[in-house]
Amino acid sequence: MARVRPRGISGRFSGVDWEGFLAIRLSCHSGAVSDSWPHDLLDWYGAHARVLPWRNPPGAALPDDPDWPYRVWLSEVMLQQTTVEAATPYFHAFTARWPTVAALAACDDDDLMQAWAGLGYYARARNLLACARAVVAQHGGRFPGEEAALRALPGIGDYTAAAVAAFGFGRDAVVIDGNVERVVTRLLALAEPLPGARGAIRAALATAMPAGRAGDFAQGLMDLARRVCTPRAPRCLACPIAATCAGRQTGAPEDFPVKPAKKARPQRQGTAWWIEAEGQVLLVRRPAKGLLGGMLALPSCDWRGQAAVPPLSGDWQAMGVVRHGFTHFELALTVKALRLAARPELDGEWVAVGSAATGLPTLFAKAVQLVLAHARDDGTNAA
DNA sequence: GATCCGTGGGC
DNA sequence: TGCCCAAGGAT
Repeated sequence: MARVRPRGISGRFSGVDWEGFLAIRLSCHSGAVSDSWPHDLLDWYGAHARVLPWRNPPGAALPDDPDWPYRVWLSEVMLQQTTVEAATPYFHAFTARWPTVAALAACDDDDLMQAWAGLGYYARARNLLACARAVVAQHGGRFPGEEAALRALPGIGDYTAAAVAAFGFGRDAVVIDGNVERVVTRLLALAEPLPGARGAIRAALATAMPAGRAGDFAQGLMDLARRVCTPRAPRCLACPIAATCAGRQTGAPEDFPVKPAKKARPQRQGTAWWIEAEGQVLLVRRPAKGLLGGMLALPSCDWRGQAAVPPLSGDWQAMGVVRHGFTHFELALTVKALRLAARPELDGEWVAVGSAATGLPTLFAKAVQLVLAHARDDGTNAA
C-alpha cells in the first residue's frame, strides 16, 4: 500500500495551505534561496553540535596533534554506510589498540579482520590496512592534506577525501554524503533523481560554503540531517533554514531526494558445516575478494543453488536454519553438525568451541550461536 | 552507470 | 513484518 502523503496546496479541499502560501510569498519577495542560509546553519550548528570522539567542536582550532588526521580518517572509513552508534565502540577499540597510522600499518592482517568483525563491508577493513601501509610507505607516516592525494589512497573516495581534508586539515573541501544530499535536494526541491542530481548539489554547495568553515559547514549539514531534516517526517518547525527551503514550500519535503526504484532482493539457500573434535571446531578463511572476503567462516557450500556436498561423510545432525539479509540478497543457511573423536585432515583453522563465535561476521556468529544453543538443549534434556 | 558489498535500528 | 535507511567505494 502506498504511503499517503500530503501534497500541499493543490491536494487539499479545505484547501488553503496558509503556511505554504506565506512561505511562497516570502520566497517571491526575497528570492528563491536566501544567501544567508549557510550562516544561519553555522549559527545553529554552534548551538546544537553533537559531541563525537572524532569531531572538533564548532569554531575551534584543529587540535595540535599529528595523529588527528589519522583519527578523522579512521572514523570516516568506519562511518561509511554505518551509523554513529554502530561505529563508536569500534573507533574506541581501534584507537586504543592502534593509536597511530604507523601502528595500524604494522599490525597483523588477521588481527585487523577479527577486530573489524561485525561491522560489515569487510572490503573497508582490507582497504584500511592497505591505506595505512601506503601512508607509511608513500607519505612518511603522515596523511596528505590535499584531496587529490587522499583520493588516490585505497578505500578513500570522493566523500572521504573531502571529509579528511576538511575535518582533519581544515581545508575548504566540499563534503557530500547521503545526509548532505537529502538536505540540499530539499532546500532546492531538486526533482532530478539521484545520482543525477549530484552535479547540482555540488555546484550549490561550492557557492554556498563559507570560506574557512568547510568542516563546520559540512558537519552542521550532517547534524541537521540527523536531528531535523530526517528521511521521514522532517521537523521543519525546528529548522534554521526552513524559510529558504523550496522543498518545504512544495508541502512534501519528505519526497526529496528522488531515488530510483529498488529491486527486490532474491532468496538464496546454502549449508554450513560445524565439524567438532577434541573441543575444537574447524573454521576456514574466505577468499580475499567478494562476499565476506578475508573473514573467518564455517565451511559452507556456495549459496547459488548448487548441491550441498559436505566436506566429510558422516552422521550429520541438523542444527536448524539461520536467516540473514545481505545488501542484495537474503540467505537461509542450513547448519549441520558432525562430532568426531579425532580431528580429521582438513584445510582450515581449528579453534576452541567456546571462542568460535568471536571474530566472525554476523552470519556465522549466528550459526555458531545456533549450534551452541542446540548443544545446551541436548545437555538439558539429557540431565 | 550498474552492481556488489553487511549490519542494526526505526517505524 | 517488511522496508527503508546510515558520514560510500571498488569494479
